[in-house]
Amino acid sequence: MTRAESETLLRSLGLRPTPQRMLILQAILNSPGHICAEDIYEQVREEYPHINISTIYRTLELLKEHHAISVTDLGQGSVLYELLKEERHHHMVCLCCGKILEFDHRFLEPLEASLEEGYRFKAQIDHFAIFGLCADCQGEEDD
Amino acid sequence: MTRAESETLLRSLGLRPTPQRMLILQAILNSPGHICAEDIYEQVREEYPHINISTIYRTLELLKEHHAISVTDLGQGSVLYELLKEERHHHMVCLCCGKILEFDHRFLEPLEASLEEGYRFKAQIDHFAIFGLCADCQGEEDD
DNA sequence: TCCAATTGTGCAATTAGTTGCATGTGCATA
DNA sequence: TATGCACATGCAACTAATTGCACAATTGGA
Repeated sequence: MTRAESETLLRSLGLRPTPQRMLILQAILNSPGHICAEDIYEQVREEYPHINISTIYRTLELLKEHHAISVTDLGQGSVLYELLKEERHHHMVCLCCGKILEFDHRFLEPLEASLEEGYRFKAQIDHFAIFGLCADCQGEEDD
Repeated sequence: MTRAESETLLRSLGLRPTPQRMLILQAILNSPGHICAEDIYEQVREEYPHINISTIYRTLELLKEHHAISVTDLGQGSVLYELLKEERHHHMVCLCCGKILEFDHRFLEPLEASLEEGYRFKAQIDHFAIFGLCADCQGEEDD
């Protein structure tokens, strides 16, 4: 993600494109898949050493509220962030071997539809992490 | 939940029924609905003042691993715990007014089935919190 | 009943994340 | 281009939760 692209994205969300925010966005995009706050912090600091970790967290919170990023706790001690694309996906985490699999958002559409029909509740599911046992581990005893 | 019942529950999970653990379990059950770690701590301390907060967290972690309790982050700053019953339920949290609604576990069964069919992944969904907009708030603009 | 092995606890230090407040910056308006 | 206001940031203090380690309690087996 270029500087110009991150500026455009921020403006489209109604957020001020400050240097800190642009660097944070770029760190998220330049990482393959998920990235944690501490890693964003390290990356941004290389170009902007004065940045404070609370700015990272506040920016991530803002981006989350605007559904620009997904926020996921895969049970690894710190939370992971990812840019939300058109093609949303979610994760299955194996409790036994730790493997992480992806599934497409359309698996959740029936659930969204039934909650809307049953309760008139409009779910905003940016990202789910579902824990369980993968195919390989279902025979195993160490759960 | 009586002392004897909590002892039985702990033994059935293969856990030692220590006084601390029995009091923690009783605090969870005696609370209507969800309870947070700090409130469990306060309650247990009345009968067992020497207890340490880390014992609370370690016991909760154990009970979670044994699927005896559910662990939920409703976005209130601290995580909530609840005894798992046969009739599992989940929550919808309105991002606009904060209202919390319940839905029955059977809404999730099609999802579990499709993940199993599609990926041979056996989901263990003890508790979900789904965020979105309730019926009353869907017209509002303050998201 | 006693004892060793195992498991659990308290304590203190640590980590991830949050908040209040004073200061600094970006942007619309003139 | 200047100016004021709203918004953003850094800093320091704080909270919720976790961890390593030494000591304590519980259990099964002699």
